[in-house]
Amino acid sequence: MGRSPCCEKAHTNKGAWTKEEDDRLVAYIKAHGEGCWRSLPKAAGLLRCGKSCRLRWINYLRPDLKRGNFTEEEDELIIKLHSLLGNKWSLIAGRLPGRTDNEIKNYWNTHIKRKLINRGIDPVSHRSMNEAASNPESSPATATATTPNNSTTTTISFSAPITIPKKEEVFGLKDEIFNNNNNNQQLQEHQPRRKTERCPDLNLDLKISPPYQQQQQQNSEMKTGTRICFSCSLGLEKSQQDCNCSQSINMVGCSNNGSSICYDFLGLSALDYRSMEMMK
DNA sequence: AACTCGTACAACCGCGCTGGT
DNA sequence: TACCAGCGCGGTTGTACGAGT
Repeated sequence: MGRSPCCEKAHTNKGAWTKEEDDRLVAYIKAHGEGCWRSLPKAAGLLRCGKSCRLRWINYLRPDLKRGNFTEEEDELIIKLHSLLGNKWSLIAGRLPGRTDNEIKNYWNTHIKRKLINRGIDPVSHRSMNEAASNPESSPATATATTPNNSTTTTISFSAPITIPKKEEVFGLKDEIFNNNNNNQQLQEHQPRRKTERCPDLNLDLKISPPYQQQQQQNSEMKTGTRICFSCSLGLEKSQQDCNCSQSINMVGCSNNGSSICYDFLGLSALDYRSMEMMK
């Protein structure tokens, strides 16, 4: 049995959106909020598939979109995140406020790929072209998350190949961090094993720090000892299993003694709403 | 002016995941 | 446990537009 179509294609418009359609969609979402995409077109009086409405809103009509050219900083951040996450455009977009996964994907394919090739870097493996060609099966990069005790910077080294972690592996790690006190060991076990340094000249070290304001907030929380764990921040503080506020963790994890970072693997403590949604 | 080609990006499609029943 | 609906993601396609000839 095949999958049922997401909408009745015979009665839906396709192709470019008109101004009137945009206006209807924006007006409806402003009045009723996002969600229920399947029923939205009918309710909003649009002859469009729900998926199409969602895409139009997310990629083009959302008021918080930045639009305009990518900055050099955004370029470099995309490159570094891509070397770590691969084609996980939604995750990458989660680190670039105002940018959408589609926008970043397009930008990658049209600009950054060429830019990397011009630099002699393979856009897939993020290593020098010669090396990538001679060792095609090797993985793109190695991520080593190190969090010095009194630092809020996560350092990720790309100097040797790794296996790109699946989303559930990355966030599964987060879950394990919350559920296990022995996090140094846990993290080390999850870190991809370093092979020999294959491209020492290619230094794509990524340092992800919380934005300035968040960093300041972190500092003040550290002083006052009021940090809450990821579970608590989601309103799950009643869950003994998930809440580790009472546990002291010395590397990556949650601690209320003010000496470490909450759920900060890969700098994800600064996740915005979109990222949080993707983690669910 | 007309045509071709390349580029950029909006939009579509199919699949996987998740939650509800 | 199986099934289904809905949503979200990533890959691909379609098309507008500008540059070059």
